[in-house]
Amino acid sequence: MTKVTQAHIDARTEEILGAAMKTFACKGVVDTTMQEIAAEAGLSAGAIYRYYPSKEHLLRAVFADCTQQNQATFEQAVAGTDSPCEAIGDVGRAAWAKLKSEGSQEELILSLESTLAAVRQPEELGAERREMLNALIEMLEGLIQEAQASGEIDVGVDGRALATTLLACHLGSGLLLLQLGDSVDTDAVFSVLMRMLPGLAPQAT
Amino acid sequence: MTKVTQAHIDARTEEILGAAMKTFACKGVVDTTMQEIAAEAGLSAGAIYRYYPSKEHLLRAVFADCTQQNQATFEQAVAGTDSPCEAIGDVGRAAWAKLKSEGSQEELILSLESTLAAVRQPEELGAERREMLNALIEMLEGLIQEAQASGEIDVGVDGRALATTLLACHLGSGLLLLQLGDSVDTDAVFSVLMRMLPGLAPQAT
Amino acid sequence: MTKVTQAHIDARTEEILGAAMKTFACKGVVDTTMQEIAAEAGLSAGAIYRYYPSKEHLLRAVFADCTQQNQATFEQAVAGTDSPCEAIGDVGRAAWAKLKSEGSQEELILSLESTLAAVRQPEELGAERREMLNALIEMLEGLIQEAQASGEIDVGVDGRALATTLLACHLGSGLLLLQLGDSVDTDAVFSVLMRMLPGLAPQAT
Amino acid sequence: MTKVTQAHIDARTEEILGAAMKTFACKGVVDTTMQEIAAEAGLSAGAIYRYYPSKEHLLRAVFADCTQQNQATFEQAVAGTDSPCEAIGDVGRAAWAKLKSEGSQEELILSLESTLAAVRQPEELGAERREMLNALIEMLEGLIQEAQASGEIDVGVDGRALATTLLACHLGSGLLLLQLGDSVDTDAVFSVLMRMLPGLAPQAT
DNA sequence: TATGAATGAGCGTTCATTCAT
DNA sequence: AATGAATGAACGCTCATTCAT
Repeated sequence: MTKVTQAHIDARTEEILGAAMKTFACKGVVDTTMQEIAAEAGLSAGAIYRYYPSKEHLLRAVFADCTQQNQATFEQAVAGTDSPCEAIGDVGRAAWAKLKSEGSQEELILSLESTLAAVRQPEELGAERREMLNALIEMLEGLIQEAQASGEIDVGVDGRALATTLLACHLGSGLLLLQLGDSVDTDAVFSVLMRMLPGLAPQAT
Repeated sequence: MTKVTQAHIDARTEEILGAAMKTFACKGVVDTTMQEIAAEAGLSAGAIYRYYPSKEHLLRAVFADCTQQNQATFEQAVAGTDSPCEAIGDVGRAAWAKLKSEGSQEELILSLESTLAAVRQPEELGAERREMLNALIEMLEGLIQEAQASGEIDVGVDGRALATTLLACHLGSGLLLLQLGDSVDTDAVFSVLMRMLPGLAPQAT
Repeated sequence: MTKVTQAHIDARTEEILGAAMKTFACKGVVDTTMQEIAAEAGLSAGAIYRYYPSKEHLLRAVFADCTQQNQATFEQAVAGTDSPCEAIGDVGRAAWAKLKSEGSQEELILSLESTLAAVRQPEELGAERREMLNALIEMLEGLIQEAQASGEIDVGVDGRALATTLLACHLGSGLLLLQLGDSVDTDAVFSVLMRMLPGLAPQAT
Repeated sequence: MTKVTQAHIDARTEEILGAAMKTFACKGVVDTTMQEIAAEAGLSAGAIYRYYPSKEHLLRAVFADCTQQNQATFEQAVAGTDSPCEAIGDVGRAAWAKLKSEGSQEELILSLESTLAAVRQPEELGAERREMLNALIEMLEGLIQEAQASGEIDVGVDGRALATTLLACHLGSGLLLLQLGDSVDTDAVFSVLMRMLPGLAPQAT
């Protein structure tokens, strides 16, 4: 009956989400007006409300999308068949590569906005982020435990702490990249990290 | 003749700055009204304008203060007389200890707000932060070069990259602490880092 | 050739009117959206505009319908062959019975909305209501004059005033019913009124 | 300390209330903007919010004021020392006189708006109106019972019903006055009512 | 110097109305 | 004839900033 298919509606929804991500990242969440998002999406102000009931909902959708992408970045490289340490390297390589991909700055900014929002609404927004971060840490911890089992990493090393360290390093790299731009060599950071890892092998003290 | 001495003016200025920091961190910069800052400082709304010409100026003062404190955190531990590697450890210990000190969450939040603001106004606000971050990296790089000179770290290691790595790790630890709270063990992260450092000694491959 | 006969158009028009009456009464005129009326009528928002050029026009149609029903309530009982006083009683009985019939609350509410609208646009909307009210008063006045002619009511009584009193009492009863619900006994009010009427007979002082 | 005394604040509060009453009555509650109320009160739009937290609160204050005045109209005449029937007459005279006093139309309109609002929010707004109406009915019922005790009204008459009748008559008179203006003679209505009352004396059947 | 009442621009949101399909 | 997505003007409300006191 309807001329407008669900696919078209989904496309618009996605279009608005993209416009919101772009504008939120560029001007900041609070300094972005619905008018601006609408304009970016090629719509009038009121039209957005057909797809998202409020700015708040739109913001959550943006954050959720961010969280998903974040998680996907790390998890896409897990399925390798390499040695545990190489698996860790693969995951890291993918994660660090993502830092320099297109749209990365936007994503980093939204990630920071999301973090701030999460700190202020720990129950609602914070839970989602905590879950994501814990999932990442546990994934890395799993890889590390495999490496310990296969003798590549000393069992005396605190697996969770090492996982946290790697994640922190990645987050911090993003933070520096955001502020210092290309003058910071994130690839070199990753190299240093990879060079340090063997130092945790059993024979080393 | 004037009853109000410069000292009093300075005290008020500082008081307002503190109130602003507290409120900005707690409620977010944009969700904080001048009324709230004034109330926190024990003043009326209009009085702030005698000390800061606008909310924007007050915000910049807060950010500047943040930047200074950030820098101080790292630099206060440099004056040791230890071996270069222990000097790096000292700086790190001080920096990581700061993460768990009182008021740290507040400072971390403001640091994030500041970062976001800096990204959006790279010329005006960003320069200051870039300077600070570069100074930190260079300070660490200096310590690392000393360590390389004294044979504690292999000269094949990219000093700047290692410095960046350590800073990234610290920034990331703060980010995780902010979101995951005490469930993340930042001390363990520091331990792991310290344990990895010897792996970069010349005899290591 | 046209499939849609005038009958169908009229049916839709009536259907929309009914939906509007129901929704206006339930949610209030201004809080009712065209979408809601359309939904109640089983149509889409835009379709209404084929039958009514604007919400305002639809509202006027609703008010006009209300006015007509109001008038019908009183006039349907006039055709009796009783004594004049009994005729007055018949009209009153019918009017008071209407107060407790189904849909009465809805009608009362619309009557109030209509009254308010009429007061604010005396020329356009008010005229119709004034006509209706005056017609009711004159109808009652006619019955009263008959009663005076037949000696059932003292000729010293101001017929128009008595007619106005009876109408006021009915309107007021509706108002009370609307606000106090079943806790107000409108039948008893009518009984009292009927009991008072004989006091106006010639032999009374 | 403050230059602006509480008296001035109260005056402004009252001024805004008056402006709201006037504008609400004239244009209708929903068609009145805060801008208009502010302009009527000689203020800017935002200033109102210092005195009333929202349009809704301001509306409630207006309704509450209406309710109070309504009640006051009836209760001010009770303290007489006349015979019970004359007391009823005194109350009625005062109530009917109020109908033709200055500002009465405004008050009548707001009363209708209040009624509509009460019907839509029976819990919150309705309760207040129900209380007021019941209080009026009970007050009248008390006078009637006195009249029955003193033999002025037949004990067979349902006091509550008579009280309700008198109130309904008054409400209806207001409704008619609002719609028909001076062409309706409310004083004559009161006269008729007073003439009918003796018909309820014990000797009459 | 300090106050806090007032301003007024700007935002999120709603909804009567239009029109391509 | 009917749909429902889109428009765009308007509203309630907030808050940085000003200024008479």
